[in-house]
Amino acid sequence: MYALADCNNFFVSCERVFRPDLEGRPVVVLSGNDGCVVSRSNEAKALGIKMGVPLYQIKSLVEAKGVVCFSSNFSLYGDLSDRVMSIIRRHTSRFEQYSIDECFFNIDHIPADRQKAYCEALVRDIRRGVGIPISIGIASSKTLAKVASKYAKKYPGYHGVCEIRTEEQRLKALSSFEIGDVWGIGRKAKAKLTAAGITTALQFAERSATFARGLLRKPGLLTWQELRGQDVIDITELPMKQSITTSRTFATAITDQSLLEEQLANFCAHCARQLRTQHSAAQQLYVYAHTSSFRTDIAQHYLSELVTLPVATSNTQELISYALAAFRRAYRPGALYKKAGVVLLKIIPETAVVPDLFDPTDRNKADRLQRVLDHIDDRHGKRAIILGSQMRSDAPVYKTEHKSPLYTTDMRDILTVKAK
DNA sequence: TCTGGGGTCCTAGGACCC
DNA sequence: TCTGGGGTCCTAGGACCC
Repeated sequence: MYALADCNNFFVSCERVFRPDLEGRPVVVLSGNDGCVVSRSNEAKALGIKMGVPLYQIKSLVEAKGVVCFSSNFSLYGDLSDRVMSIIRRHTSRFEQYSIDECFFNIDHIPADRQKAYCEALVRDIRRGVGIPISIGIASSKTLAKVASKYAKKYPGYHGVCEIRTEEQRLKALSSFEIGDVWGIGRKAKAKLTAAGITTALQFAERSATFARGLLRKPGLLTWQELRGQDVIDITELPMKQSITTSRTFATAITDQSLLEEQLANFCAHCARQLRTQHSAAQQLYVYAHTSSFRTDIAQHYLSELVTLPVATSNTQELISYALAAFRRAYRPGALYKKAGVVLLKIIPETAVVPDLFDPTDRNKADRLQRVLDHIDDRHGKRAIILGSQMRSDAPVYKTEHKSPLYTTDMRDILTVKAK
């Protein structure tokens, strides 16, 4: 049996951990530049605020109902996520963190008749220990566990845990579950299924394998099997990331080359740090910048360069120099760049890096310097020491009017114990 | 005026091989 | 008129997830 633990309204719940006075009030967390709503409390959902809606479109509602808005604070959410995950990890031998607020874990070491009570205790422990409310779904496949978790979240009577164990439970759960809400069924698949007269998960599960495969290919067949209770999507533990991205939309478009280069340098540094954390190196680097796709009054411009590195690397200085050289080849003076980003690709373990016989750089020396810089960062916080290219002007380019204080900076010592 | 960020997997089709 | 067959690898783009 699988369990899926899902944090309720995660980003909002994180903000509430440090602001208990906001319990019972409508609260939302916003995307970058305070653009869109990305997390909503139940009270905000009840007001009809939709996921992903731009803030400016609901401004009057926010003011009228006293909705509390937060800019996103990802270092806070990351820290609280780590605490929730580390507690769950202690209760299982097989564990997969699926996203910042969700994880799958195997519970076969618990007797079947005690699994529900076991998970209920876990829900209470995490609520008490971390302050985050979670819901758990239990079933024989990951897709059914996701279905169960939605029921657990929806009906308070379940006390946070719902299981799909018997055939009756499965049929009942799927018969009133909308097909578009099934894990793996997106917009396109839903449209195809609706056209075929299918609106519930049960109707889909009761069609033939040939039908599922014919309409939705391999991913659709897997979902179909999982809805019938077959376990075909296995838990994948700690996979190494195959690509690492850092990108941002700017509050106002940037035309200045130097300012854009400063942003790209910071994106590179952020990606490279993640690369080193997982002990890997990138063989390719992709840089892009473009105008706002929402502007119909200006000509669209999309700049992009793919660089294949002579030797795979995770060195910040080196990645920045390749990224900026690529950017300079494609930069168009005068263009209104609204968004830019850096992607690292073809990622390999650092032990698999193949040296170049004619390599002019002293990689040993560069690595030693990098380790010292990382060490200073770890001890003294982010941006304690950075490269010149990362701070030419340090002009503000993002908008975060509603950011909560950096609670976890003060909590650094407590949190570091858990992290290492 | 204002519209997020970071991932994975699958498939079709082209290039290339014998 | 008529022009093989089978395989692998790579890439771009689509669909999906949170």
